[in-house]
Amino acid sequence: MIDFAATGSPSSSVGDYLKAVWEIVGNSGESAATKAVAERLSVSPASVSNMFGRLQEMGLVEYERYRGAVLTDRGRAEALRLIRRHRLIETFLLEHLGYSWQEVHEEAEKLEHVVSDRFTTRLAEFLGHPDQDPHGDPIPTAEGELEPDDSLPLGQAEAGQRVRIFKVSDEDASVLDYFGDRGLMPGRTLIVSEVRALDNVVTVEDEEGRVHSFGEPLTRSVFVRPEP
Amino acid sequence: MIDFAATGSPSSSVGDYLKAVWEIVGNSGESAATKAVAERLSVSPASVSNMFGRLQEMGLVEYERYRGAVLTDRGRAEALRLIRRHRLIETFLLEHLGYSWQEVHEEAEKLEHVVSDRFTTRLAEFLGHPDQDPHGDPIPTAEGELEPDDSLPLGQAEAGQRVRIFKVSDEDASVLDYFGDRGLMPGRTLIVSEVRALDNVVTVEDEEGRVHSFGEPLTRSVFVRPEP
DNA sequence: TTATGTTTTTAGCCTTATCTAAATTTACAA
DNA sequence: TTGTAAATTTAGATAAGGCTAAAAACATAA
Repeated sequence: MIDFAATGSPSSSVGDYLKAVWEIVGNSGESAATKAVAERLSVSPASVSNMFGRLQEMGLVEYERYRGAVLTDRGRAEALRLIRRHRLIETFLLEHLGYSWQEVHEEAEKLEHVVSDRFTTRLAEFLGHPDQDPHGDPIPTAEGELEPDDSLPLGQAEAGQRVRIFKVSDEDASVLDYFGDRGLMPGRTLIVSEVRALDNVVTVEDEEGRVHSFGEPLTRSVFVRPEP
Repeated sequence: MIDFAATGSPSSSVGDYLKAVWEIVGNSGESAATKAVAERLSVSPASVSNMFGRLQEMGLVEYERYRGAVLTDRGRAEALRLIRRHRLIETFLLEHLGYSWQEVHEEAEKLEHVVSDRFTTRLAEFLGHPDQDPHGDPIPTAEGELEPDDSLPLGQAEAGQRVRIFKVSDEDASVLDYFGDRGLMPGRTLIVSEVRALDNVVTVEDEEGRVHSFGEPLTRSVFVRPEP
């Protein structure tokens, strides 16, 4: 747990930047570029420079001018705490409040910044301590541990392979709804019948024998793991 | 529904001020004094003057220098919308997340400002459309209607009267817990055995025949309605 | 009606987070 | 290795919301 005794809990802006850095570079050790963070948060690059400086003063990132920022241990812990909250809240909204994929992300984005640790703990209990959210992303533990993710985009699967849908990216809510409407959600298995190099269209067959063909953007949003 | 199209949804500060004004003057038509609002929100009187000016520009209060502020229709609607959210959220936290009285208020205070109307609607459904929160305060309807409250503080009851606990003020959480621990919550009936003018101590007997004596501050926190 | 105390407002300043425009650094290709 | 394009930082503004200190208005008691 981070001690923000001096400053109180970090503002929701600070949290947004930390999450953005995490979501861009993950555990790779690389630093997040100003521009990438600016795009992800829809703010100007100048604002990101400014915030990187402040985050460094707070000890949440290591920042070198013109080189981008890397999360410190404290920064990463804080990011994962927000991601945990976000995914638990999404789970609640979907499973108990009847939200659709489209609706869920925006609401969770706002709630994650105001909810207390007590709320998070009690909600996790209420939900039965899930370790994935409904689109398959792992939920960090209260201690900030995150299950490593060895799934790959459907576009990189091979013809003939039997794969299990692991997660559907929540980047674009309309994509989530598209797959949701067709019953293609984490846990379902598919057989890859063709991966066409020419146009990167992937054709799969689902458990009910239905055949689907997906183009580039879609095959980058569905992550799968090969089944034995 | 208020159209904040120009400004987006009002900031949480704006909402806090509107709620404070409502909680101070209610439907009385009187105007809320700068000092009273400042105390309720723990801000300086100067900040209140400043905000009253801004609220007036937004059309949420009518404000006359040195005379305090009165909510406009729009201001009242917005205040009641927040109060509805607050009470629904409290209900959820108490009934489903195992919060205590002590814990619940603070969390609801933060959540009420970020939650969407969709969330409020779905939560109301989830909770079965309650019309009171767990300590007896009426929950405004989605249309902003609030059941009038004809209860009176226990201190004003008369000896020999049979009364039903209507609500316990949530002003002071330790008071809530005190009564909660003794099973004295909205809905229970009491028989008033003595109202002593000398020290304003009220003695009551509960349904199980237990006798309780309460001094001034407590008798001002419990609101009752005479039973036929 | 005047003196005194309380309330309220004004004036000026601070912080956070954002922006645009201009200056600077980096990277890469010829 | 040098020139240009892209990325980044700096400089200067703005807006919300808060503060303190000083000035102004109000209220009341003598």
